[in-house]
Amino acid sequence: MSPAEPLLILTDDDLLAERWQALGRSPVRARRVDDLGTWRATGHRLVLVDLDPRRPDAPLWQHPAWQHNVAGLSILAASAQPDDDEGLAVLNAGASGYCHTHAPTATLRQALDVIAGGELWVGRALLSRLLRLVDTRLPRVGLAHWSTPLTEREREVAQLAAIGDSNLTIADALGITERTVKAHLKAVFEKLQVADRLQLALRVHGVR
Amino acid sequence: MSPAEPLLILTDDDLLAERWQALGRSPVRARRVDDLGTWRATGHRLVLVDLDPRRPDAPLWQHPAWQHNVAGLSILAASAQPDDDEGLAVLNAGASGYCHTHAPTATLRQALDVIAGGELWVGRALLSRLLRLVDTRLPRVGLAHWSTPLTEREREVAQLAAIGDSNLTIADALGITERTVKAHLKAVFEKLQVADRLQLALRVHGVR
DNA sequence: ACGCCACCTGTCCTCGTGGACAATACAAAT
DNA sequence: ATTTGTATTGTCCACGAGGACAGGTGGCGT
Repeated sequence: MSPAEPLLILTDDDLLAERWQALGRSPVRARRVDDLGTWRATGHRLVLVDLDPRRPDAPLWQHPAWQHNVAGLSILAASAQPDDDEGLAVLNAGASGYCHTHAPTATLRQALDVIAGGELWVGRALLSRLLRLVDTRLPRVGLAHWSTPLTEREREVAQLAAIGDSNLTIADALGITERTVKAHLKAVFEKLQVADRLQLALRVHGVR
Repeated sequence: MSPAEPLLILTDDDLLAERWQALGRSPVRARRVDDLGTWRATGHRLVLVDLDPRRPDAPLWQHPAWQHNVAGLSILAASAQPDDDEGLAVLNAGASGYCHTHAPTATLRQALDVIAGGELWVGRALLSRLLRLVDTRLPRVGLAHWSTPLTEREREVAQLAAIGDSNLTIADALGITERTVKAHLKAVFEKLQVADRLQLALRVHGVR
């Protein structure tokens, strides 16, 4: 059940590195942040990184090597003393997940699975706090929603098309024919005054 | 790889119910929110619920049956038209996860695994927004820009492609051949790990 | 000099997209 | 009863996108 992706373990703690060996099929060990670039070049995109180096200078995520390589990587950051603010900082620095250094192996493996799939992983505590924080301040005004002129069915089709689903995928999802999807999309394009599904996606996601 | 927990599927959409059958070992189907109490009594604690009933009255999470049973359950809420605010609302109402109704089976299964383990599951889009909302006070250091791993030329091409320009249009704009545009885009797709220009557009414009 | 890399170009080929003609069934409104 | 709107499906066709091969240039560092 390990992630199919080759895993890069980044820590200068030998004990920790040994613990983490069990998480990947053939995990690779690195000691310094500078190694990120090297291993990315070899196709390693899944990284488990220890945020508590033995000789702490600056936060790891402010290191140039981090910032140069973070875009192409899925990084799960682990801290021995997880702290909400640290978590927010590292996630905002491009990490895909934040967890406890000594979290159960099963949990770590699951987190790696999740971020390998392009999602984000945040522990229950931090996530709860996030939810509470934003709960109080929701803009939520009745602005002209993109879907107002659309029918129910057209909305469904548009929603799926806007996240990149193909016509056939949408058809299967809704239990209709690809031809029907096209018909709905044609109507959507006209009503929203867009030329193709890319423009539709931008409109739906509020770009521009 | 299915969750060990017995899964309760709650939807009045027959097609959807059929699709979701594959998610659990021996999934049980329910149609109305009121059934939550009944099935909880039988030991079902893992629930996948469709937030879009055919006869929409009030939001599902405001139903008495929901509020009476939510405490003992791990609920993954799915919406056909995922909306950040809806997600926040349902999570604050006690759900453990929020996702797209027609998300890939693998994703749904993963989400169920996560919430079965007591964690919370939130999709990348919503989570990103949460992070952005609370980071207004954070230093906002060198953030991970989508263009970091790209070369200068690739950035230009990607930028134009992301707003919907055709390859030929991009070529004319940059004074190069359409073939060259394709070459740059191919490199961009690989580096950013996206399949096509629509996914590229979403990435560039900070969606998901 | 050699290798690496960014940049540029060429030709097939397959496939999804979207437009242009259609048509049918069913509901609610007039 | 007729009209209007929504949802559904059909075929044909032109075009762009993106992959799979291929190549050639110039700069820059060892």
